[in-house]
Amino acid sequence: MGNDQTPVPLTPAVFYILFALAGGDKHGYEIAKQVVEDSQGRVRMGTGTLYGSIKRMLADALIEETGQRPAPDLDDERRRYYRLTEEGHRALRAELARYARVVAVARDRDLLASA
Amino acid sequence: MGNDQTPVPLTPAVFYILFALAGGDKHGYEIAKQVVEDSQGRVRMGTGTLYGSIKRMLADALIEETGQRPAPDLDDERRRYYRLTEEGHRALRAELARYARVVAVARDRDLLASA
DNA sequence: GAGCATACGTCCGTCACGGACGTATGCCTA
DNA sequence: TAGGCATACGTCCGTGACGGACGTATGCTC
Repeated sequence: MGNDQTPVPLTPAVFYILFALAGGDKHGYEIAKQVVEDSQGRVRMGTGTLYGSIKRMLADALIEETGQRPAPDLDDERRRYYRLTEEGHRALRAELARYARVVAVARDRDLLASA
Repeated sequence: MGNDQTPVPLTPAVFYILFALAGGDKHGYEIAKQVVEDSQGRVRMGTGTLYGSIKRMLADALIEETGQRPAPDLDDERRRYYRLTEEGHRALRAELARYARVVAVARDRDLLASA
């Protein structure tokens, strides 16, 4: 679909991963759980989507792996932690702006059921 | 990505087409122009995406072709007009609810720049 | 010891995307 | 009057996202 730099709209997978990480650094499996929560269970990412998206987002520099880990007694050495890059923040803000605009237009056109 | 009946999230193309048709019946080319407008020029659908999506949406009964056409002097016989089905309305409402929820959570987390 | 949650990942079939291309009409302008 | 652009439909096909199956491993609970 049309765009400029980081394509807009983002794919839902990329968007939800950025969204999850905006709330703090997380490892892969934790991101997946956060997405289920943020979407009220409506969105469940397959592992292929999750790890495939992470790989692409690392390549696109939307996220980066952190060296910081929790205290060893709370940690699990298998985990890999990620954080948003500045570019990732920018992409998320742009996408959220698109979402907000859609919702605003929908309100204008009386397409929204709830308050 | 995870789902129930009509997959949630919708693809952006399907979403924007539903959104455009919620404002009234339109023909293909008109939908494309509406999407550019609704997205403030940020989203431009290729013809493959547009007509491919329409075909899939007809098959999924999200939209249907209408027999009603404008007055002959305002019409163009090449056009094919579409309208939302009840199922299409439902899918659009569900997706808009998801959008609205994301925006609300984003506000809570102070991720939104604007007011 | 079976089963599930946690945690990483690959593999590969399916399908959406989107630009190139094709066809056609009508209008405007150089 | 030929060229170019907007309008309007569509197909074709390469690229790439998606997502479940599968694989590996640890630790807990029943």
